[in-house]
Amino acid sequence: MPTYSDNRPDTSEQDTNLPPPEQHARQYAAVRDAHETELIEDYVELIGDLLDHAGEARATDIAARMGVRQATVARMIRRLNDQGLVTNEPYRSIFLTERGRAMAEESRKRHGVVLQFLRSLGVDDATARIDAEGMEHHVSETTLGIMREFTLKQKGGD
Amino acid sequence: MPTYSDNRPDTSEQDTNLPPPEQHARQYAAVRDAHETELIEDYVELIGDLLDHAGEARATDIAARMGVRQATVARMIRRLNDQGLVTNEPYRSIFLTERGRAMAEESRKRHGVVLQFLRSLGVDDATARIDAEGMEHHVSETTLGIMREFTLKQKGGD
DNA sequence: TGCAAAGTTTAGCCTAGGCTAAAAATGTTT
DNA sequence: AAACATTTTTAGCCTAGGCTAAACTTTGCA
Repeated sequence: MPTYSDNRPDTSEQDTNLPPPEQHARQYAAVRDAHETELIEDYVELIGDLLDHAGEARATDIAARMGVRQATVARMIRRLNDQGLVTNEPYRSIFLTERGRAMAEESRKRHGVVLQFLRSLGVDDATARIDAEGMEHHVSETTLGIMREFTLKQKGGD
Repeated sequence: MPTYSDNRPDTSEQDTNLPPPEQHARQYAAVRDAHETELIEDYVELIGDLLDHAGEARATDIAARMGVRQATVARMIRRLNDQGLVTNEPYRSIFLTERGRAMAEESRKRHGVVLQFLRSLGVDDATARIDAEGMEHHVSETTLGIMREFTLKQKGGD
């Protein structure tokens, strides 16, 4: 457990200092870690959404929604299969394993929290959707909880 | 036997939760675009910070702070040079071009806004730093403006 | 029923961004 | 000044994630 220097929001101007090198490195490492899992999560989340809303997840639809070619999707599906996140048989549509379903649900929730938070901050819908898509994978549990709470308060206070 | 096309989605109202495919694709494309530039921006921002705080930006220090090997840094520096963002001579330390300086300043500001915003939301410093590092590149100008305003209000209201 | 269209997969290319190992240049110490 | 240490660069390997082209399977329609 790292020792957190301070828990108060620091709104002073003392922000011109760099963190110590090791902490700095850990920050970037965290970002790289997020990047490794984020495409996987996006695919799994999208497959879950397609299964829920369309009843099936087809490579064509995934490709159209991800904005990539089918060949790219095909290889990613193989990877998801290798990782035990989806099941698929050649030329048939794709299903989530139990683990895949869990990941999809997790992603869906996280995505929802960030999106709602941005909206409740006053960000317009189209912008909120784009930003949420990118931010989603870089928001810690801690921050996610604070966002959730904030959104609820806003909703109640309106 | 489940066939391919029995369960065609009823597009009339079922996909109200999903954006239309083209918009969906644009969201992911925006994330991919951000990923392309974000490492570049991180390096440039870090080099700027090192120049400001240490007077020079050396590959060793960049490597230590990025948490990668020097070989990785060396190749990235060549790329930054190719893109006209830094100047460097063999075995000498690195400097920003005018364009590089502008990008560093831009990144520094953006980073600061996100970090301060998270702190003013009540996120602890260590977490805020990590999250800000990841979120920074996925926050639109629109949202950035709203974050800036929010932080100011919080500061005043305290 | 058979054939064309649509969907899926495979093969192979490219770039980015990690890595290690080793060579080359610079800096330091005795 | 020579030897050693540090820093920087280069070469080459690996994986991820885009792409195109082409082969193959399934579906739908005349």
